[in-house]
Amino acid sequence: MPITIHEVAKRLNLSITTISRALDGYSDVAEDTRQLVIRTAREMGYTPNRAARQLRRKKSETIGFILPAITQRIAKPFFMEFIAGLGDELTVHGYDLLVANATTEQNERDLYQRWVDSRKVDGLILNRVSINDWRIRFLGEQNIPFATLERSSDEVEYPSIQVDGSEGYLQLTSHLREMGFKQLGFIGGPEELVNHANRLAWIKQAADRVGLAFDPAHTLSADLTSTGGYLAAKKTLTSPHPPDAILCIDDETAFGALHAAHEQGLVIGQQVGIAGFDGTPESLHTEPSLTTLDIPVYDIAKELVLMVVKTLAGEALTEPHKKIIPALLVRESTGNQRKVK
Amino acid sequence: MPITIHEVAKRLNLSITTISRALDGYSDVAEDTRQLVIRTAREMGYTPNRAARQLRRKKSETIGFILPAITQRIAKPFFMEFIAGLGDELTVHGYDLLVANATTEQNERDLYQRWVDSRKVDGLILNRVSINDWRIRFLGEQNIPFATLERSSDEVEYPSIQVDGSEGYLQLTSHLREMGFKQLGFIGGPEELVNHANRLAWIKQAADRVGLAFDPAHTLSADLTSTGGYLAAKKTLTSPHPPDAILCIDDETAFGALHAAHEQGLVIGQQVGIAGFDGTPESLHTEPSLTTLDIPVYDIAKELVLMVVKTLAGEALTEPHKKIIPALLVRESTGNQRKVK
DNA sequence: TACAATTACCAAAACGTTTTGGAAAGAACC
DNA sequence: GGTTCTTTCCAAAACGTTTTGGTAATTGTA
Repeated sequence: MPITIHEVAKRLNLSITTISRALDGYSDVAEDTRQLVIRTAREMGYTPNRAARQLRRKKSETIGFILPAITQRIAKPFFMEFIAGLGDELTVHGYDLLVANATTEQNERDLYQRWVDSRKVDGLILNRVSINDWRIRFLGEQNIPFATLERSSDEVEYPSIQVDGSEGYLQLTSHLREMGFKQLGFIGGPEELVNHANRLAWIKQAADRVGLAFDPAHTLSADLTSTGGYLAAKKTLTSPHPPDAILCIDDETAFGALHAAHEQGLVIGQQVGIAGFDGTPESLHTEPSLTTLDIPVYDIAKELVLMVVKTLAGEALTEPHKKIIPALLVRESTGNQRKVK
Repeated sequence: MPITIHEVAKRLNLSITTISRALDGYSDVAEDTRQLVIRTAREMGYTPNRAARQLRRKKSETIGFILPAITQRIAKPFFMEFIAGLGDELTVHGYDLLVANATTEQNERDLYQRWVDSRKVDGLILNRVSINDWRIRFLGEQNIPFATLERSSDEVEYPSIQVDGSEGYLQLTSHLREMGFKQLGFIGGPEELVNHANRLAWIKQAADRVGLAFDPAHTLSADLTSTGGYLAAKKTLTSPHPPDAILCIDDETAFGALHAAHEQGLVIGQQVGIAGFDGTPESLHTEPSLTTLDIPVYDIAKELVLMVVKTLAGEALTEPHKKIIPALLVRESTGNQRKVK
């Protein structure tokens, strides 16, 4: 049986009120008493019962994150870094992280509903935002704080972090042109994703500015997995007039694209260029190493937590809509530093 | 403000007792009343307050999982599958998943202590078990249910799943011998890990049985990351008498090893063989594709959850110590189906 | 010395459930 | 008609905190 506040009170012949207030740092308890209380509580191994505290304070000190519904089993390095960032930052602030894995959209809705209604979480973090995202509208109505990576176009006010890759793709496409690539292709994800729309738009814009061809027919939708990337790349590479530079919505997709290119017997970096997005640690160890636009996933997650925690504390956010500029990492998959095989 | 049980009671002119018992399926409420209660509760959007329920029931309906302390930022596909499995199965049983990310061992201890003391979780799931694991001794003392992937040698009774790779490594080594490889090497993880000790022992045993050389000097400790695998493989491949077949403790490590072998200009699958462990989806898309021992990570996670949930429900486990036999996936990295470049 | 202000403490209420120990009303039995 | 079961309901206690609204004792002020 865990120690309760009552037992600490009895031991010291004080009231539970005093114990509680001493530990919470109220000014109406003598400094000596406070020290005594703190010491004894620690000695006795007292830890406040979370349920009781939550019930009384009407706070759960917990932030929720729901892994988006996916058809296939995911295994994304991205998410691990993301979760690590969330967890670390939350721990700093004394919050816990509740995670669920949505299987279907219905299931996902239920989860959100349940967490919000039962007050299991004080706030939420979202990613994989869609252009029109019911989650954002739903949470907006419930007025429960949340922060997102990427913004939907719903008319709801909430803090978010947005990646601005327009400059990055400009750099990438000029690099590709210098390397002699002519025809761009894009392997995206589900089209309703903000990430898909944004990256596609940036690439179009960059292709225009730099003077590379980008045939709309060379835009494919995959599913953000390496297998999805593999299938899409295979399809596009075996088409009549394939692109010679394939930009992927993320590294995971690019891993599959590399596979497909190898399979076609192409010399990657020379006959075909391939690039990813995210800058995951794995992208350094592929064969050949993957050119990618690097974003600080871990730090983004921490920042999102900070946004929610501050909102919960009633603080105003100095910068509720942060921008992140990805850094271009030029590696071998687009022709940099020819291998010395 | 969320709806409480009181409001449902008032609406129906019943006592809160009856509402509570109706919803919980007790037999001392008339069937008609129960239906009415259930319907009205749903209509009004009533969801029980978790904190209140937990306080009264002394159960949190939450299972905890702490990402092991790591020095580097992890990005392991393994963990995502694992977490997905945990989450899915927990949802089925009405439990939630609390996740934390330990940064240091001290921090990890604090987390366990806090969760247990404050009754934040009813049970826990552990992996990356060490040969002597303080977490297992600690949780054993607290008698809070938990289940683990791999067993420590601590004298504590708890349900677990163990991978038995002896047969798998026998198959793998005979395959390697057939392919003409002579000298085995092993890139493991931290030596205190059960996984490291087991896999090393299996490989030794298999090498003996099959008649392949395995020089103890060819055993290295990496850190279960691709970069760690890269560095270790580079070291061993540039040593005076390098092994020509490198078995890695997991796929992630093997990714790095592939990189190192490419860098040395070796033809993988011919001049050097490389194998992983886990069978992650990514292992199919490396260049060349990775031979690996496949374990059903997702299902293992689900089974672990089941073990804990059943224990919490007071059910006896029919099989508290399950064994998993990995399946050998022979791919190109050990010479199967030469590439048609 | 009397009065006000400050300091240090506490009893009781509240948070929203579940559970305990009945109790009233009707049915069943003799 | 009186007893004993059943059935269906409920009032009150309990879970372990935090918070509210005090009170007594001490200090300061006139």
